[in-house]
Amino acid sequence: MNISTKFPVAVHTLILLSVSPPGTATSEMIASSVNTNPVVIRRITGMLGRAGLVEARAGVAGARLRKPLADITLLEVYQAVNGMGEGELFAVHDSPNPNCEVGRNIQAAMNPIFIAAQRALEQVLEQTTVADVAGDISQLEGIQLPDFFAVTHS
Amino acid sequence: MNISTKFPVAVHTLILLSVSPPGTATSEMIASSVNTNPVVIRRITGMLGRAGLVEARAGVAGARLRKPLADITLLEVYQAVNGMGEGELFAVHDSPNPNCEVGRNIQAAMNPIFIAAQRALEQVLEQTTVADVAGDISQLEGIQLPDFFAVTHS
DNA sequence: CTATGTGAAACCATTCTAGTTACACGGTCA
DNA sequence: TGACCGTGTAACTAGAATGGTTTCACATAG
Repeated sequence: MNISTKFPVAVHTLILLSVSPPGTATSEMIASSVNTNPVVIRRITGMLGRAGLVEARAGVAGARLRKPLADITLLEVYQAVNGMGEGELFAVHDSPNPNCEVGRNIQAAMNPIFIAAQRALEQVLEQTTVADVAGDISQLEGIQLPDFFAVTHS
Repeated sequence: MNISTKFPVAVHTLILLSVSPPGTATSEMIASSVNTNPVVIRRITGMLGRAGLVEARAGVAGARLRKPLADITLLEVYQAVNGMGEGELFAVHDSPNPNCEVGRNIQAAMNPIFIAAQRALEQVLEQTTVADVAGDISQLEGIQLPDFFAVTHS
């Protein structure tokens, strides 16, 4: 299977938070841009909040960024919503036969590779910030960042 | 979620095929080492067969390797059983709002990162062969490779 | 011809994802 | 204060994927 959409949705959300006037980016407004349900967005902002990336107080509209986008790497976002321990990206078949030389060692033999592969993936994510993604979007639009405030959410 | 156990099971299977006398490594015997059902093993050898890594004729016991383990990278095994196109490791949230500057560009902006991250993971897998894993196992056992034939499957 | 083992289909329990409804509670503002 | 929003959270749902299991047709070896 593939890695859940929570990751791109979280990035999408962070960018909207950064370009929206304070108090504007409600979960409902973000949901209309992402094309999903407001509760899905709140679940994600909740995870981003527990990771210290945003601050959302119950009752007050719209979450606030706790860091500028340039200080948030994609890895932080990925880990906030996907929470994977070291090497846990890959599943292992449990309880292989301990009476077999291969069975009793296969996990120990493959584990370093799982860790290295996962780390390689994470290092790529670490080298890009959410601000880079936002910059790419503004380039794709051929507009300046301030114009982002003219967001239409029908 | 994490990447399915089919990958480590496939590696496990290939190693058993290589260390077992011809006609010995039936799906049932492999299943007893992996600790699963023989049909699960046959599904995997089927995928390995379609990828050209093994040859299994219906009716004759045990699949045969079509290449030495040293010529099979972990990436080949991974792709044989996990079949992911470029960038497909990451899921995207579909149909974001085209009326929003962020929504209509988020996918294009994130796609290169998805591709780069997946490729980084795959490159790690490409640098290791199944023979390397088998070698690690024999090191862990502190034995020589020929002794692998003394496999006990109770 | 019989034993055995593979390939494949069908079915099931479990788990995860994402969507949805519902509701209590915090804040804001009239 | 009290009405109104919006958040946080729980609970439920549909759908998909994984891994296990049974069953059976068929190929092959002896």
